[in-house]
Amino acid sequence: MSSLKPLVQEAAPLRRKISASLREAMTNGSLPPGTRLVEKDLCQDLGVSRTALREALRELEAEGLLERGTRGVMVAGVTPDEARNVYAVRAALEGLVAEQFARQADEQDFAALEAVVAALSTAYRAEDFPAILSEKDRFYEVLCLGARNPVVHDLLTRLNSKINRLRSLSRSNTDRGPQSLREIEAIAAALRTRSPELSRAAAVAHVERAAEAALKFEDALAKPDAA
Amino acid sequence: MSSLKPLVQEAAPLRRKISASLREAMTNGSLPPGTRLVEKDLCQDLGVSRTALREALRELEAEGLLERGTRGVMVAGVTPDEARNVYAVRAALEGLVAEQFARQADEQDFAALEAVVAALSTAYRAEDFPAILSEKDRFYEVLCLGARNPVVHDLLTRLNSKINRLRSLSRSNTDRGPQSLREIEAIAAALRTRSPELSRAAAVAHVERAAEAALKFEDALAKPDAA
DNA sequence: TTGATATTATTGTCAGACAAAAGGGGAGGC
DNA sequence: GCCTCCCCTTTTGTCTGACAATAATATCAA
Repeated sequence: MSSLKPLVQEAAPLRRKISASLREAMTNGSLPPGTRLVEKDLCQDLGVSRTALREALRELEAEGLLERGTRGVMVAGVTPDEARNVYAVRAALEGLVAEQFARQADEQDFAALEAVVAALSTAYRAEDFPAILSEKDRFYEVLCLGARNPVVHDLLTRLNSKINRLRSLSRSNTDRGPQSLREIEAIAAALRTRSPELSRAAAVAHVERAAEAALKFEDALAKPDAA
Repeated sequence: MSSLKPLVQEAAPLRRKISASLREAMTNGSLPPGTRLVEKDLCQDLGVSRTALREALRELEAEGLLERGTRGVMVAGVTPDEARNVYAVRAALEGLVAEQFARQADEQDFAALEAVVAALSTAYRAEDFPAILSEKDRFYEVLCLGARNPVVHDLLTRLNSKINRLRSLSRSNTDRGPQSLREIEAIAAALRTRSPELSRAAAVAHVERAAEAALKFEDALAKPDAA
């Protein structure tokens, strides 16, 4: 009886769908940073009551995706400084889970790792950006699973949602796809050696390169007056 | 005109007071892990409407302090594994900000550091546990401020709120007050040398010792059947 | 005791209401 | 013309009451 599927029931409360919808709109750019969210308008657009909408807003606010203005909430932006810090934190956290994975993962975890790296490889080659992002998230999920560290997974998810827009923008505007894929394969290779030090180094290196690309891109975005 | 006080206005929305009250109840033990939160009861106890209460619940839920049961929410507990991971993450994050502080702090930041270390020293000597906890939080705030890294401050606050109960329990039941104070002074001393490596090491060491104490204590809590 | 069924309790959502505060805009003063 | 003050509108924060859906519980039958 150990091979029964978890049987996930999809009883998503309405507010969860609302927050998911808003999150999506924020990352895909239809709700750019600084946009004021007016409850009545959103209610009409989404066809829901203010009660449910406001609960969704509280969730997003607690996640840091919205910030309070003088009146109500607005879409939170990411300053270059903030982005830099987010990447620094990601480096620290991903280094940690890589280390833990190297120490604690079993064969099943490694199998999952192979699978997701393969999927990523396919997505990269197809230049399917949405797929790349979601497979990347899956990659971190597998990593944290093998590291037996759901705490980090939670934090990474939160951090990534903050810089998701930046991620997708920089990904489609820079050309480091193959580079990125190679780095990820390097992480997987390091993990297979079971060396905590090598694994950590590979993970940190990957984040640092990604940070470099994304920040260069954002700097260009932040000061278009320099043109 | 640079020395005007910020004049923090206390326009706390009701839901914020509610979530603060519940948080407090959770850390001080009057709402132990596993407790089911029944909306109607809470409304009566707090004297607020369900609307406001539910928004507060969504905030706490997003913070990870509450988890969904089959029906409604319950107070989230912290398993020993989870606690271990939280401490591992704290070590990584506090090491990072210590490094950043050593690199980027100015005289003002160092002055604030001295001040909070002095306050901590007083609190420790007086064995004033609530004061210790709040000064400790302040210590991290100063650290992150000097490190120019509000992102980490946010994450640390979140993590700490999860293990706050554990922190206060283990603090009043173990006897590592003087030890802890010495470690903190060691961090401050390392920061003064401006050496990123020394600072990181001191910060990491402190978290690791705290983890050791807290986890030993929690293990004892988790299996009282072994007696 | 077990199994099926009725009852109750509780959540998720809605609609409508209101005070309070923020914002905007125009009238009047300079 | 520009600034200030006041009024009006908009928007939020909160409350009340309602309802369907469903989980928990009690009730009854076999």
